[in-house]
Amino acid sequence: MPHVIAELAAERLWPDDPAEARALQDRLAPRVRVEPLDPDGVRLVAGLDVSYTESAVVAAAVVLDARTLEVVETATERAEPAFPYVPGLFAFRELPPLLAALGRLASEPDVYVCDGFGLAHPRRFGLACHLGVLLDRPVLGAAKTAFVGEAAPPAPERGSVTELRADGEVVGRCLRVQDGVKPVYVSVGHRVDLDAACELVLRASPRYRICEPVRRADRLSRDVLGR
DNA sequence: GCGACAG
DNA sequence: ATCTTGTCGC
Repeated sequence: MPHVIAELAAERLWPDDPAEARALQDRLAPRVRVEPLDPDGVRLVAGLDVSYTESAVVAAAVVLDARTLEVVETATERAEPAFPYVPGLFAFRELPPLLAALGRLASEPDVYVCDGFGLAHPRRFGLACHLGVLLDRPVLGAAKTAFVGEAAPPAPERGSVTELRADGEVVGRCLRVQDGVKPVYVSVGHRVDLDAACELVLRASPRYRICEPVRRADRLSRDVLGR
């Protein structure tokens, strides 16, 4: 058993099956904290992503200077898939390799950006929340498609937003980061609020739909996977 | 019961 | 996520 999973299991933070996984999410969800975070105080932003094959998974963490968006440091982890992909249980597939990669970073990012959701989740505990609670660090989620809830399309200008609502509550925002380009979905993971999360994603997306930290992590994980 | 369903 | 060619556009 991989070290990261053994450590989580020792803390009763690793499920044996989907039913246990859902129960664990319900147990950890109350630990999520939504709080203000000053975007101007963020110096280092880490982008996270994972690429797959049938038999291998590669996680990548890329730390960028939040102001210049230059790469400061990178780390990767190659592993065997430890959990199947089940919508809503995404974190159990990506968390182990991500935690291992993050453990190799020398720097301490001020905020982490996940390719997925935080509170915009059936049990309000997506990957960004899960990672945030385990690290007790600011984490936010930026996804390419919606998973739960509905959002009206934002105005065509960069910076426009609409609320992403599910079960009558605001669980995130649909954010247009480029003029006339399909929007992305931002949600809080931990120790950040929606305003800061959207501002950080906007600042980290000077050119493309996918913010630079995640784009870099996506490319790196793909390269290491070897294709 | 049926369809939808982050990556 | 991944499987996949050409093609339109800056």
